[in-house]
Amino acid sequence: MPLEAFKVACSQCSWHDLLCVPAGLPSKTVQARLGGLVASWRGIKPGDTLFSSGTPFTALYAIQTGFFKTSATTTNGCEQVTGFYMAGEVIGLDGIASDRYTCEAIALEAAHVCVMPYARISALTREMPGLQTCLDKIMSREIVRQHNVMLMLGGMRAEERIAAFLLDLSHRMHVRGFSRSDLVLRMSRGEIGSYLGLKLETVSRTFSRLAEQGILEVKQRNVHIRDIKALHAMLNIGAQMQDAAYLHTP
Amino acid sequence: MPLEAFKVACSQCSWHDLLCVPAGLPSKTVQARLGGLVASWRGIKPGDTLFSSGTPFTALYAIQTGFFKTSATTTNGCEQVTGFYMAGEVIGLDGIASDRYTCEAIALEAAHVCVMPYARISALTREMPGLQTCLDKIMSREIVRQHNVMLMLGGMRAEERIAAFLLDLSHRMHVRGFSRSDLVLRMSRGEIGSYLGLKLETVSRTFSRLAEQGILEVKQRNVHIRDIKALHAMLNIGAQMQDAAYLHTP
DNA sequence: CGACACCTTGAAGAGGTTCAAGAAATGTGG
DNA sequence: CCACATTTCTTGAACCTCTTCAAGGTGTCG
Repeated sequence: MPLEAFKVACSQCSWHDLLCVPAGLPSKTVQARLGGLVASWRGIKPGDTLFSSGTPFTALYAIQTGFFKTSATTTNGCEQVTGFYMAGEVIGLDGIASDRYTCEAIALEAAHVCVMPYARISALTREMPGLQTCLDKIMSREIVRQHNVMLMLGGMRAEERIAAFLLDLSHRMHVRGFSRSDLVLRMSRGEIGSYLGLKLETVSRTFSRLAEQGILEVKQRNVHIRDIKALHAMLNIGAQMQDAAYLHTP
Repeated sequence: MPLEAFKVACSQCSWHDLLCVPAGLPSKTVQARLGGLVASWRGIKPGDTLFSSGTPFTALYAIQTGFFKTSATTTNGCEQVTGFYMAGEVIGLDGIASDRYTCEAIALEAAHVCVMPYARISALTREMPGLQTCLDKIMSREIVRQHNVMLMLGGMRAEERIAAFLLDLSHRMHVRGFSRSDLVLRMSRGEIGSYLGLKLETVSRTFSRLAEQGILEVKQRNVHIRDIKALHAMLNIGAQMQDAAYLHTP
């Protein structure tokens, strides 16, 4: 599909009001101005890098189609996937802090993104105060998402992490109008493992075990959730009485 | 000390230009207006809650003095410390997303905070565009910080986590004019463990081992770093050749 | 078809957890 | 100010989950 097909003004974008640029912007004439936000569009091939760590920060990217992973690297060279992002989500927020991106964004499938130069966002914000709140919310949402990742990495067992991961993916697909139970994973077992703080073998084994239990059907990257309630249950039961065990052990 | 003593205009605050409200705001007359940011001041006793999860979001808080932890709670009641915050840092950013705080902030020692209602920030932003960038940077910095936590939780061994934790603390104290090698921990072993994804026993054992090796001197919550280079080395060596092991194992 | 990347599965091993007990600091009330 | 209760920290030993190492299977693309 030609890039031209993806040159859509924000006010007419299917993600408008839903995710990328939430509602709450007053008049239609003001909304029309949103067009100024996007300087250009870019098509990215699977495996290609949208931006990488250390590169000067210039723009935020709104994903129109496709799927990305972002990953950070420790001083010793260990890579950690910090997030998976799909259509309607915004990436590059980490770059604002120091005028350089601090992580790397790689397309896991063919993608199209809106390029929103930060300078333009700032300028538009002056005319449209509502846009400010909008950006604030996008960043705050990212902070809350990362809190949830910390909850996973901090205290959950492998099974619980996988359950939380699948439920999150399922939910986000559902919001976008896709099946909540039929998932096509865009990432490898290794990438899932990196994100969840597990080794790829553990991810594979856990999938297999959940399949044996009849909760999932797993065929390579196609995952069918047969018992979504069981997945939810895995997160609600279990550590019920651990509570804040580190505060006062009764 | 009376609360009155902490009623300092932003333009004269010792954290101004350093952390809380970075430089880059043009004229002095504009800077004077910053006073409008802070609606009031609050004193918090150790152990008291500044805001808690689910409470309607109204304001961001800039810490003038004292020390806080923030923690999130899973559906099953597991608590996870998501951060430790000291003077000059801003907390409450998670509340913007959904107009409710999603985590809990508890003072670990007597504290004073500036209450900055979000409505005031928004209003001031219209007059002072530079303030916008300032808030963006604060939020972006928090996102980057959390990336680093994910790096710890995702792949590091207990010793490495403790080293990274101590070095971070040491650095932040040093920036504030304190010793880089003499730390007084404001939090319990359990709280450190929760933050690092370890049990309190493991934290204690790791401290003991580092003390045996002559890298630290640990006396309860007083930690003296004897060999800061060794701590740095623990993060740089070790997993050197793991690289992105999950991508292509050679 | 063959090469390559990806996924699965097994068995042995390590690191951290759990359970348990005791020591050191802190706080409270007489 | 001291004795007692409480909280916090330390340390040991058994256990368990996940990792590591290794091999074989599956899918995909030139």
